[in-house]
Amino acid sequence: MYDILLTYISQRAVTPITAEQAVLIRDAFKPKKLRKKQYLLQEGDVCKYLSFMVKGAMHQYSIDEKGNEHIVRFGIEQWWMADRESFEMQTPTRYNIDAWEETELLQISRPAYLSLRDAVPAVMEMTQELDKRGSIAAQKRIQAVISYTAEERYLDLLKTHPYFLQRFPQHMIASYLGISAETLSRIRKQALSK
Amino acid sequence: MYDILLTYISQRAVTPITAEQAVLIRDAFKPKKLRKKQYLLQEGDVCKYLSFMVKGAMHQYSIDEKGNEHIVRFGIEQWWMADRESFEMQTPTRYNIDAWEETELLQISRPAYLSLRDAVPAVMEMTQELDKRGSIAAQKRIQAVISYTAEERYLDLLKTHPYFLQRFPQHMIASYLGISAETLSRIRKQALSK
DNA sequence: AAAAGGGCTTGACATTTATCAAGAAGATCT
DNA sequence: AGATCTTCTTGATAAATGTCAAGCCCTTTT
Repeated sequence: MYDILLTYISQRAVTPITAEQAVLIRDAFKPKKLRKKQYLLQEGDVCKYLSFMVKGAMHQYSIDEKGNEHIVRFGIEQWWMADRESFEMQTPTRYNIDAWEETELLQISRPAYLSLRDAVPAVMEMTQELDKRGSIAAQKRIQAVISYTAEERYLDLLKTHPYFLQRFPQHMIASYLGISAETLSRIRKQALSK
Repeated sequence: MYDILLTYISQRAVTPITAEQAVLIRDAFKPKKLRKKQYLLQEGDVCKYLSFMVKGAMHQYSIDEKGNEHIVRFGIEQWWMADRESFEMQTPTRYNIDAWEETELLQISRPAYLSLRDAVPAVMEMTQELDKRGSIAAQKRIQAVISYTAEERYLDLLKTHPYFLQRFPQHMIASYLGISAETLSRIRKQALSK
């Protein structure tokens, strides 16, 4: 299972990974399994690990005063999960992250991550690449949510991340889009007839 | 005016800037002035420069089929302006960036930026710090826009970036919040009476 | 000084979306 | 198998927000 991680890193870096470095990486990450509905992170916790998803599906969400879930992010195989802010600043998180499907992770602690980044250039490069893509994607999503109607956002999601629609229930997709489950159901019905 | 930039960088980096490096930085950035309403970047252009704002106020926005502006980002003194995606990938941008107030910039081209980052560790560190903060802020804004009502988002902006409200007209603030100018006007009236 | 334009507010009305409630189909648990 | 839970859909209604139009005030331009 470490192979997936090693391949993932090298594909996103310029500098190749040496055999010694590969060992460092293996040693730094510990495997962890989560059952359905198990928490990776709960509101109030400090996010101690950065987790690479080997298998499964998770979602990151906040809960408002009325008890409604608001989904901020989905994650599936080959995505990283963590609350960035909490992990970087070591402050309590306002989010929950839990497993929607049976999930397998490779986890690294923050101290181990910091030294690994210094020891392995490819890890540093991958991190930067991820940050870059992350902020570009976040900006697009912001633009979408302030400029487009609910229907346009749904159609865009259908185009860019169709696999989300197959792996998460509709009420989660609705929450991710910032609309109610009923509205999404009606939008889909309408979209069909076109 | 280069002092502002040098101070800005050293405050955001761990490694100090040597005298030789300061010269490299000075040489890499060229000053540029923009009058009100002048474009820094227009839809379809490739974003060639990363611009540090020494003075002034700008906004980055897209325009939809109906001709409506949707403001994605504001910038004032000590902010960086560029379309990240276009600058990194050298692809045509979907955004416009223009000066709302008289603006002074320090600009660096992409090749100069890449070599400066390698030559000056502090620049590299600052970049990473910015990316990190950028993605955290973007995530918060996404969460706000899918979870909160228009009024809550306005009150939050009032708390976190009150200076925006003083420097940009209300219809731009409304667009930034993803609501119409009329709705913002009504929200403010209501908020007063509380 | 007059004219033109931009920004803000207000009212009337239309549209979109949320909320509440109910029911059907399927999955899961015991 | 039966009970329970979840998901999805649909209808009725309410609430939030957008759109259009008009007017006022202030600034800029001529």
